[in-house]
Amino acid sequence: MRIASFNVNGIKARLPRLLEWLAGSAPDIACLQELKTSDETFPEAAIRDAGYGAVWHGQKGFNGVAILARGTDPTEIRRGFPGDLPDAQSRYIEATVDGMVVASIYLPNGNPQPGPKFDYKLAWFESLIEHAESLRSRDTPVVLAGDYNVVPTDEVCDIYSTRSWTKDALLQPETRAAWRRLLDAGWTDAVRTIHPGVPMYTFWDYLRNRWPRDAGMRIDHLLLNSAAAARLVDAGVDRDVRGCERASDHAPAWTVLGA
DNA sequence: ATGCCTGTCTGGGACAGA
Repeated sequence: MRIASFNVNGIKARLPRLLEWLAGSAPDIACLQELKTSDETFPEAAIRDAGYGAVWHGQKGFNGVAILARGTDPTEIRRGFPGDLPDAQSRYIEATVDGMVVASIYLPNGNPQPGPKFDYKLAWFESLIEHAESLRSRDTPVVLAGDYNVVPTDEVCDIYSTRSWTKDALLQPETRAAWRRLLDAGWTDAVRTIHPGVPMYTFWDYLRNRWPRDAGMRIDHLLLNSAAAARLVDAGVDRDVRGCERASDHAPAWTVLGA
């Protein structure tokens, strides 16, 4: 069972690349972020023609998350967190696929920092941590996949260099403390567990030639509860996707869970 | 301090992204 997370940066502009990647990488489950389109304009037919059922939580122009499942329809559990206001940003959707719980997460960027956007990021993170705790102890696999907008450490395995990023919301101690609390509660970072100490970047800014320089950072993550971690077989990043024409600025991260 | 690039809203240029 291959489960992937891909920030597409606009599903309409990215549809050809998305379909190529689905055909080539053939994930059983694909969690998408930054759809940048409303519920009504999600390209459901093209996704279905590619062999995937889907649930999605869109928003006009910004944000937006989806869960795709090959050969089956995910069953939506919730969109947003319990207690969210009705106009909350579209950053969380959760579904069951073959008895497994899967969430697609688009955690707020939080820049500029400090400021209200950073406060919103930290508050959203708290809601995620609280909700994740209600899922963690299930005896069936749970996967929280998405763009967390967190660079976990300053190490080269997580970021090419911190020089241009020391004030960025993705590297702040408060951001990392929230990430650490989530993991310490009992979630396994699939990609880092399979590839300890190795650069596994998932994002390269469009600016400043950062892809050709491999000036990337690791911000897309797949977190596993103990039932899923017990089945962890493999994980990685589909880097080649970032090198395509009209690519997203993110590459898909993925994990494989055995039977 | 700003622009560097890209997508989305629009139908030019602002905003958001990270």
